[in-house]
Amino acid sequence: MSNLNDVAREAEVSIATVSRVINNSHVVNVATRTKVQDAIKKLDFHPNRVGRRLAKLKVKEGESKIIGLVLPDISNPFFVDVLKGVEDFAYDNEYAVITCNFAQDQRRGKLYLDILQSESIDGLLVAPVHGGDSKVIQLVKSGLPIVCIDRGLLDTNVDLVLANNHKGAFEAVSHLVKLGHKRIAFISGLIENPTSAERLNGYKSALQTHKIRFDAALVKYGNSMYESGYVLTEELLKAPAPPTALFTGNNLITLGALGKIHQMGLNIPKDIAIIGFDDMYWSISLNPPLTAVKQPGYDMGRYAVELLLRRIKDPVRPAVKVVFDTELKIRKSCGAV
Amino acid sequence: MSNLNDVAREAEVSIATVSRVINNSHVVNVATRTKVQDAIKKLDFHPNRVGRRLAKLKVKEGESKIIGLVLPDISNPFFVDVLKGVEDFAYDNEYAVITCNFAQDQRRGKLYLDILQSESIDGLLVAPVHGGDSKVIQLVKSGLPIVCIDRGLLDTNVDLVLANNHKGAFEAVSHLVKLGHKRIAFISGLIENPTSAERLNGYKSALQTHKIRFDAALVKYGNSMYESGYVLTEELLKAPAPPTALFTGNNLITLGALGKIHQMGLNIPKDIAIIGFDDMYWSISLNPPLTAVKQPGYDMGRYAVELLLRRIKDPVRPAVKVVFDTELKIRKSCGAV
DNA sequence: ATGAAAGCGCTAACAG
DNA sequence: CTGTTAGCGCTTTCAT
Repeated sequence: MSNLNDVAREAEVSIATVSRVINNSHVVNVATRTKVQDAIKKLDFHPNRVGRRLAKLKVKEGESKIIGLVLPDISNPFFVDVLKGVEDFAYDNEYAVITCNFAQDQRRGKLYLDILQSESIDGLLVAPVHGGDSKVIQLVKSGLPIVCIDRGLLDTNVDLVLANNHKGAFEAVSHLVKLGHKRIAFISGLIENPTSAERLNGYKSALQTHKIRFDAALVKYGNSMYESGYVLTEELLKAPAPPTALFTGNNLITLGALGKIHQMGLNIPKDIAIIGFDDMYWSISLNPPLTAVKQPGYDMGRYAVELLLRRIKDPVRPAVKVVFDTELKIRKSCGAV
Repeated sequence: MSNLNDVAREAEVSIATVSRVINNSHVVNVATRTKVQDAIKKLDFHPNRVGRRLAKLKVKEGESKIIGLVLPDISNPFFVDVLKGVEDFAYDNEYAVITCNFAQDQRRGKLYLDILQSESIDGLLVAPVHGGDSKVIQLVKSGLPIVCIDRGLLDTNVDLVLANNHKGAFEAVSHLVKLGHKRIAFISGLIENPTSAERLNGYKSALQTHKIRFDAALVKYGNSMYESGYVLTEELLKAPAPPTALFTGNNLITLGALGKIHQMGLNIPKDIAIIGFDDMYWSISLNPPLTAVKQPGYDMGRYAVELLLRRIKDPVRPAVKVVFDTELKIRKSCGAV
């Protein structure tokens, strides 16, 4: 691996000049620039990002061209959509992204945050476990540009990109009642997660709006993972007065519910209607095709990066909260009762 | 963010001593060590990984505690399994991993490789697009510890972790013929990918073993993505002499095929049996539950990291090729003909 | 327009 | 056992 010195020697200039060339400084003479560029090509030189980051540490402005992305659960297709959006937009703007998946493990999340911090990243995209995540709060206080995805931070002035969870849930449940359902169950994700709470609220609002009495026996609290969808669906379906419709709080819960329903030999939508929060691009591959609330994960990811880059350029601009609309994708999993 | 100097001043020692403490050098006096550790705690000091990486550049042995992972397609659940295995094992060994998803885009793959290289990583895990990937070959020649996942490199002495694609495909197709199928179609992933070629060979071998004539009209070549499963299934099913069974070359193709089959209103397995290469943990959530060839992606990921760490420690040990067995998960998607 | 030199945070000889 | 010092590759004043 060649370095600035090698190039400088080859081009017969100083390393400062080479540095200027690779940073597109306007002050370099055209002839010199060409000479340097030739040398760069000849030696197949790529500036070492580590050296660059370290040098940049001195100046205020972050310019290491690397951002961090901390995701709670990469098994969840929603987050892989987000990841794709993030990567695409970052790629277009010549940023590299370090992705960390903490698999719902708080200790691990904290470790990754520490690592990212000590990697001198320019900014951070994060979906905090809960609104009071002290490590993340400390990071924003330290001045690191941050934007939150999917979940915000309490009492902290930070950009946030999320979907309209309340409305999404409201529409889903309303759809179900319009179809004639009265006993609509809800399986919530981890309730500490603001997103889950919002969805639960949307569910309750819809019930209320349509004059259906809320029945606590019809809502179960899981942990946002496949397994909880699986076991809680069984509890619901084997109860004395089972629901006729099921609204699942996220992707993985939906899949778990589907697993249990098929295993019990029940027919969708005849025996039980189901509508999931979170769509998947292969939802039509399910049988029957799944009716679902779609969050635009990809777009959310893209936009989050856009906000982050703006924040990096302008650390003092006021924080914004961007709410993406959800869309109810009506397919075949919830016929009339 | 405090640094070595701050800690040294606080503990009233030199920065060298602090460095020794954070690197667990055995030569430090116990009293001094305690003093330093107190200072570290007090200042909430975390060693800057960038400075460390740069300093380490001098010495031969990689010790920056960071590895790269370059994946062709994070949409594919198989690769997220691999990613999880990689992350878990790396985490257990205090390595951070930079994950890059090049989304089947060669240019992007090359860029990421460049970035990773200039990040001075200790080693690299990669699933090369094809066996002749020149950038990866150049990297191994440069001495960077590398292990390949899922696909190897031509004429290059490099560790490789993969599944027994031939056997997996062979067993799947054999299962189908035992069920009485004679017209078994195969939708291949990108054929430049050695993995796809192996699976195709397994398919052919099984046919031959069971004395079924190979019919070129029954095999379609896609690009390993959802869309190709979708359209090629339609071609197959609308052909004059459609197959009675379908073997799909990967996860995404399976999902695409399922989408088309349901859209055409066909019954699985009555109208068309299907068996997919790649299992998903939620395969039982499909209706009917999918019969599939399972590759142990998670274990492959873990083992790949283990090999990589060994390679980092011992750059000259001979390369190994580790083949993981596949497992045929028989469920309900391919009844007797 | 270009070069010389200081310094980013850290490690690793080398002295003592 | 501990301190001093010379870099690692790069950016950025400050001169020229």
